[in-house]
Amino acid sequence: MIDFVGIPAEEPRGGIIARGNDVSAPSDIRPDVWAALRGCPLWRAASDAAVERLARAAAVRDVSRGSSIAREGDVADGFGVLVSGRARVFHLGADGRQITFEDLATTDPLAAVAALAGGRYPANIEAMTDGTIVWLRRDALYELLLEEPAVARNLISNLASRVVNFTSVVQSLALDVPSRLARYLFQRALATGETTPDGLRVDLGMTKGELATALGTVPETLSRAFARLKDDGVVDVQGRTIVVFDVGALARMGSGYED
Amino acid sequence: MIDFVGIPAEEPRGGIIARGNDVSAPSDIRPDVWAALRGCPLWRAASDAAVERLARAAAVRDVSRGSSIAREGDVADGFGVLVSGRARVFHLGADGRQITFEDLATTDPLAAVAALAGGRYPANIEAMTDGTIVWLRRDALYELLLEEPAVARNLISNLASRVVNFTSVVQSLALDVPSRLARYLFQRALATGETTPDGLRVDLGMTKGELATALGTVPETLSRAFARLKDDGVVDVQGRTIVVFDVGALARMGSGYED
DNA sequence: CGCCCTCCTTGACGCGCGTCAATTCCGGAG
DNA sequence: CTCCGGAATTGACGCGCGTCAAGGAGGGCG
Repeated sequence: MIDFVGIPAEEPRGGIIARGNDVSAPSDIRPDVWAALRGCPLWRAASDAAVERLARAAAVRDVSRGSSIAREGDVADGFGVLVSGRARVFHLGADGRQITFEDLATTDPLAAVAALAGGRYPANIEAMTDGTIVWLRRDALYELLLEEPAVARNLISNLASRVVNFTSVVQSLALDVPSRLARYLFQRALATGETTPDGLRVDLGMTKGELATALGTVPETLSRAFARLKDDGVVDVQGRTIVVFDVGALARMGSGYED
Repeated sequence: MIDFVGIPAEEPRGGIIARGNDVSAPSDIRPDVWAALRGCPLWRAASDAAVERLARAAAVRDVSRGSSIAREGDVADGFGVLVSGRARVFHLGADGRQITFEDLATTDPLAAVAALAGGRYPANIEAMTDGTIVWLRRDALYELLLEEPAVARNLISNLASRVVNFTSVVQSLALDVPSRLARYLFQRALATGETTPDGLRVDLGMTKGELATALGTVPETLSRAFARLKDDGVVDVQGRTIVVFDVGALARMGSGYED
């Protein structure tokens, strides 16, 4: 997450409770809920007391894999934080085609922009695994902002990086499928790649059909894209684990992300 | 372009100091520069004194039609405000194809997210007409935030609506060209359409070639899209003014924005 | 009036990708 | 081991759109 360079962090506030992400939860609050809320980047600067207030106001909800968490176009009456599991933010086109905006993991905010911007959810959110979320009323965020102005900086920083992230989503859409795949594999190779004598081993962690829709395409086309990468000697495909021989080639095909 | 989803108004704020866009400029500051900075939504809540400080720190620059204001990938060393003229924010694909993110007009901020997020410009900005911009160092924004915390609200609101706007850009990309055209015409018809006995008259205000690149396509394809709308009896094309017969049909083709 | 330049339109063609259909592959249950 | 069902692959085909090339259609100007 990106942080302001020029702005000194606010003084820790005096208080009975020590601050930090490892603070143990008040005994009457579920520890996982506490951890998720305390770890949420939207209000990293918030005091424990404020987070505790959030936790008490929050509604805990279990979601099962594949179920819908928010639907595009619905009135945004609240926002959430992911406590456990993974979720996917996507747009559903009239023809059923999907575009993935973001993948969410624990402590990530759900639909927070909708809460801030008012109006309706601009995208769908779906649980990719069984999981738990907490749901908060929109006002809770406004109140937090009033009570603890330092939180505004976290919000600004988070929103700014989200905008930047969106531009890269759009850029991906301008690429053809093999390039999008290369880009995805490149990222995954850097993030979760395991070094082996042969090359970086990456576990997809999902079926190829799911990867296809995540990349905005269909299994058939993805399959051909994989075949091309294999023919070019860039990767080897073994079921749902990929061995990357040439990371640089992936970066090049994915359109210039050498970092 | 593209501003399909309604963007929520920012909350007006109370304050000690009188504010408003009609305050006259200090005598040693160019009136147009003052007006642009005072009107910039990023710091609507800022005091006149703070805006005056910004104005004194700003570098005024004239730009000519077609010249580049910021280049994707360059290090973001500052941001700007558009004083006069129009500009276009877009991504330039490896194959030269362009995707328009935003159209900017007077008082709109330029590259402000880049300043907030740090790092590099995520998109190109180009002047669509001759115009004037003021350029500020990134720190000016940080200092303003420290001096006047109320400004944070404006920033948050602006960023949130920008994220929402981006989702609608992405949604447009999922449509085919005739639908994108319909969507664009629908918007323009509502925003600047002149009622006549025949229907809503819309002046494109640019060459069809420019519209084509704004919609992410080429003149040939745009021409065919127009021909189709004409054949369907939805619009009539007279040079660069369009007469819309059936606004509802445009909305339907543009994928369900009936509001 | 004719000339030229820019913009627009129209047709022909190729490429990428989604769709349909037919196998093939693979893991788990019996 | 065999059988089964879902996942993955492969080929054939159509559609949208970008590209190339060849005309129109104004509009300004000598």
